[in-house]
Amino acid sequence: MGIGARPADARRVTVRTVAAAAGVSTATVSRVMSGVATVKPELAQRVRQVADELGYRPSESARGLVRGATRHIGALMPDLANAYFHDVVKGVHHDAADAGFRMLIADHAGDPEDEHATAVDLMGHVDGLALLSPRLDRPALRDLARHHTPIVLVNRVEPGIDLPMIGVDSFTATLELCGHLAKLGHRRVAYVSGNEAAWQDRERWRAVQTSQFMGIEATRVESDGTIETSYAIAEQALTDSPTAMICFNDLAAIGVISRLRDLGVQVPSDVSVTGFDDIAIGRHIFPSLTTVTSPRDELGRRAWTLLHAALEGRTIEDSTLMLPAPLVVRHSTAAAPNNPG
Amino acid sequence: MGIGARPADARRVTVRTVAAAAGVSTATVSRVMSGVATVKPELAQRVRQVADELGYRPSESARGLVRGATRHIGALMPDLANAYFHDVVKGVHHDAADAGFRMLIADHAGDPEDEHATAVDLMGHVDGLALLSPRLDRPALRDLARHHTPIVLVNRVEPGIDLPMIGVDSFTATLELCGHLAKLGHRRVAYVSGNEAAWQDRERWRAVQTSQFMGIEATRVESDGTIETSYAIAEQALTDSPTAMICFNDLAAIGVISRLRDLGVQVPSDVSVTGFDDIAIGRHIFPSLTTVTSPRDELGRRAWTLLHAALEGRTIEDSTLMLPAPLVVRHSTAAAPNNPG
DNA sequence: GTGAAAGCGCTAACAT
DNA sequence: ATGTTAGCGCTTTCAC
Repeated sequence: MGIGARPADARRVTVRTVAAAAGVSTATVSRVMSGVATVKPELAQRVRQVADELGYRPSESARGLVRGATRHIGALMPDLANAYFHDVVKGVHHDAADAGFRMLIADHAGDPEDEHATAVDLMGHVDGLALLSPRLDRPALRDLARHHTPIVLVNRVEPGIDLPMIGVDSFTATLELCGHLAKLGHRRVAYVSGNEAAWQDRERWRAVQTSQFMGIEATRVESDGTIETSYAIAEQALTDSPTAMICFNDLAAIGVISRLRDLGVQVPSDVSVTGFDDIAIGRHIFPSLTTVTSPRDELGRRAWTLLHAALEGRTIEDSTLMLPAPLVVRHSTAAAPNNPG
Repeated sequence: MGIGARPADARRVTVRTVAAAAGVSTATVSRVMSGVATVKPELAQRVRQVADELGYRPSESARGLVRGATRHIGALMPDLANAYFHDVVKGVHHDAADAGFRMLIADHAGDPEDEHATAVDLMGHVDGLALLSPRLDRPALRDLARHHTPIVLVNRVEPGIDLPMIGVDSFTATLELCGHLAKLGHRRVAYVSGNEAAWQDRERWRAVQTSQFMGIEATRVESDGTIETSYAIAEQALTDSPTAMICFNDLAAIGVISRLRDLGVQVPSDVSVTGFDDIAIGRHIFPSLTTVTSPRDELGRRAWTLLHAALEGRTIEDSTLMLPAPLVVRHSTAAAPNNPG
C-alpha cells in the first residue's frame, strides 16, 4: 500500500557521496554539517541542499569515534512506572538539552541483577551518567566509580563512595512527618516500607524508629514502594492496631488507602495514612494525601550541574548535596481516634 | 574524601593497549571481547583478565561504525509522565532485550516542535525506532518514513503512511463505552478531549459523535489528557448539564473526578465519569474507574515483532495491526439521575 | 575559503 | 588458533 516507496538505496549515503554530488571535498561537507562558519554561504547552501536531497545524515557512530565524545548523557532509571523518577529526569533533561546534550534513558526491565550490567553498558554509549538506581549496592557503586565515565548519583547519598551525589533529606522530613502525627495524638504507627535495599527506605525507617522520643512506637511492614504490593500487605499492617500508617512513598500510600477502603476502614478518621514524594496525583485522590514534597525538579537540575562539571573536568567544592523536603499536610491524616479500650 | 582515587589514565585504553599488555594481536582481543569461539580458552582467559585490570571497555562508537549497526533500538515517548506509555515500552523492551537489543528512550521534553527533530536525531543512534508519538502530523511522518532507519508506529494507525503500525481500536471500544452509558439512561454527555492532534483523540471523539444513534448527544470540551488541565476545565464541562463525562484517558478522568468532588458533585450518582487505558491506579482511586483496557503489553510486543522483522529486512504480510480493547465497568458509572426538570 | 590526508577504535577478511 | 591489514564515516590539522 506504499505510495512511491523507493527501496532504500543499496549504498549508504556518506560524506563522500554528498561531496561528489556537490562537487566539493568531504572536508567542506563536514564543515557545513557541523555548522563551522568558514564556508562561503552560497557554497554551504548548495551543499545543504544536495545533502537534503540525498537524505544524508552524518553517522553518529563515526562522529562519536573521531570526537571521542557523544554529547549524550545517560540516565539509568530503576522503575519506569514511578512518576517520581520522571520528574527528576525531566529536570536533568531540560538543562542538559540547553547545554547541547541528548539524553538516553535506560531501564533495566525490572531485573535488579541487570542493573549493574546495564549501567556499564550504558556508560559505553554516553559521556556521562546519572544514576537513579537506589538499589545498587556499594561494591557495585565502587566498581562503577572506577570507570572513566563521569557519574553522578541521584536521589541517594552514600558516604564513602567517590562520586558526586545528591539526595533529599528523607530523615529530617520523616521526622517532621512523625512530629505531625505525634501532635495529632498518634502513638502506634506502622511503617509500610520500600525496598529494603534502597537508601531512601533506610533513611525513612531510621527516622521513624528515632521518633520513639516523641512517643511513637513503630512496626515495620515489608513492601516495595508499589501500589500493588502495598495493597496486598495493608491488612497485615493492621495487626498491631496502628492509628497511622507511614508509607514509603505516595504509590504505597495509594495502595494502602485502597485496601483500607475495601476493608471498611475509614481514612483518616480510623487510620491516618501518609505518603512521600508528593507526586501529582496525590492531591487528586480521595482523601488527598498528606505527604512530603521532594524537590524533584531541583534534584534533577542540581544533578546536571554536578554532572556537567564532571564532564568538563571541573572539580566542584562540595559535591555531596542534600536537599530539604517540606511536609505538606492534606486530608489523609487527622487526629488519632480515641482509644476504644 | 576520595579513597585511593586514581586520576583517570591520560590515554584511553584501546584494543591496542590490551593487545600489547597481553602480548597478543588486536584481532585476538577483539575476538575475546566479542565472544567469538575461535580463541583458545586459556588465552581468552588471560586477555579477559588483562582487559579487566586495565578497565578496558570497547568503544561503542567504533563498534557501531565498523558493524554498521548498533544493536540498539530507540523509543520516542511523547510524555514521560503518562504511565500508559511505560507499559507499552516495557513490552517492546522485554522482547527486544531477548533478541539482544538495548533500548534507548528519548523524551522530547514536552516540546512538540522538537518531536520531529528528536526522532531524526534518535534515528542516527539506533538501528530501528518505535514511534509512540501521537501528535506528529502526517507530513512529518512521511518525512520520517523516507529515512533508511526502520520505524514502527505504535499506538496509532494512520492510513496512507508507508510504515508498519499498530494501534488499539479506540473507535469500537468507545462505541461500546457509549452503549454502556446509554443503557444506564444517559443522554447528554460531555467528551473531555485529549490533544486534538492525537490520532486516539480523533478516533474516540468520532465514536462519541457516532453514538448519536443510541440517543447520546455529546459536547466536546477541550483538554489534553493530563490531570491538571482536565481538573481545570471540568467545571466548564458541566455547562450543558451532562449526566456523564467521557474522558479521553484515565488521567483526564482522575482530574475531572477530583474537580467534581471539590464542586460537591457526586460521582457517579450525579455524574458518571469514564476513562480510557486502564492504568494501574484506576482501580485504586475512589470511585474506581470505569474504563477501557488497552492491551499495552501486547501492543509493545507486537510492535517489537513488526520492528524486528523490519530490522532483518523481512516483509510482513499485514503490517497494520489493530488490537481490540475491552470495556471494564467499575464504580465511576451508574444510572443517570432522574431528570430534575 | 577549500582540499588532501591522517587517523579515531574497532572488526572482518585474508593469511599463516 | 592467531596475526596482519584494510577500511567503517567522520573530523581535523595542515597545506594551498
